[in-house]
Amino acid sequence: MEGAARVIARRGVRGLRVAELAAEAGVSTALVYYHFQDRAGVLRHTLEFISDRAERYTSNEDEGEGEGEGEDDGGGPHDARQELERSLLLEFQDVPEVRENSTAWGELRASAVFEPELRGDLAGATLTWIHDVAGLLGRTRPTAPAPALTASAERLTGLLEGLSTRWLSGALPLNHARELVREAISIELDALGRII
Amino acid sequence: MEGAARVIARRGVRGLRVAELAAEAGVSTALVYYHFQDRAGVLRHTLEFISDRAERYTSNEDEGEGEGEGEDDGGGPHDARQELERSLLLEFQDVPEVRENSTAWGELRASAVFEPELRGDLAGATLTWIHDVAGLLGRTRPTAPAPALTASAERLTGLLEGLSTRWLSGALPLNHARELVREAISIELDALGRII
DNA sequence: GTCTATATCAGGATAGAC
DNA sequence: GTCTATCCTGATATAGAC
Repeated sequence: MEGAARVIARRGVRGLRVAELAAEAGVSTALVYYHFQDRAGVLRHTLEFISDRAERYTSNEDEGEGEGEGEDDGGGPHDARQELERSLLLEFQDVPEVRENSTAWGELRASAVFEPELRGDLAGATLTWIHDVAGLLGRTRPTAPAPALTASAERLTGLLEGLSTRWLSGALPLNHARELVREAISIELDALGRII
Repeated sequence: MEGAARVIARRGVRGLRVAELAAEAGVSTALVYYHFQDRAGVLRHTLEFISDRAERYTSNEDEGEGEGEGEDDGGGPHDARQELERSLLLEFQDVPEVRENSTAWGELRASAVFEPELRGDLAGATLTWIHDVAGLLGRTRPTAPAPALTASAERLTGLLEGLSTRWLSGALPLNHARELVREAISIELDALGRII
């Protein structure tokens, strides 16, 4: 699965060759078919693997890293905002694992336009993501109504997907992308603050 | 070219088969090669065709449709805002030509992640688009500094690309997408208004 | 479970007639 | 300019031994 994720990041979902994947994993193509039945099976499992991994690292991993500014779990609005930024900017790092996941995620999304079978997993993972982001937004703006939080989260995550593809296609430098995301967060929080 | 656009909308850039395109156009595959040299040539021309078409309909077509609220060319802030909305929401219509263009554009973007040759055209068209949107934003917020307008335009167009893919992949209903875009425009305009 | 062939086929590209 | 026929590569998938 890890090898498959690497190949997808390198060649895309539609550029994945069973032979290349087999080589990456250091096994024969026959073995790949033995385990996954066919190419589509490989894809199904890999994409599931990728959404799982994305969910895992989008959530928090390391909490006590020396930011040290408060103590209470759950954090105040200030911590929440930092975590929100951290969480969203996590997608924009030039680190192999992140790049891999972003690429694969973008591929998954793009492929789903033409292959309805892929849509199920994707929809689920997207909803979870939106829900998480809405939760973080809610922690900085406790009085904002839930629908507004969700809408904000949909816009922020949607923006992230758009900018991510631009970044990966070389149309947008990483730092500029990060800057745009930071501003977007500010703007959304301002807007949420002015509701009511 | 129109046939090619249809095929790309149906199968994706990477799903385009020369034979299918030929059938769509009612000619032989050999003729396709006669005119375009190879598959990549087909793609180049089609994508150029698509960006041209997108530019054409993203700009204004029908100006005097009965909105009638002012007379001066260039329009006041109010007209500009309407035009901004119209222009951005144009991407979200369930009309074959639009769907075709959005699909092809998304494909182009996604393919460029793996095929650097595609990046040139894409970058140019993107810059034009951002520039146009920044111009419209500037007409509603004449005092906003240019860099802020550009950043807003980058976020709005980036959001559009993200939401568009979600829409086309069945993850986001059309009306909801439109609503999110409308809100995003409001929020960006508010933010621009509060600068200085 | 894993490998080395190998069958099979799809799809890009060309030859050569008209 | 346009077609029919065909070549040929590269990729999926399977057979059968170990």
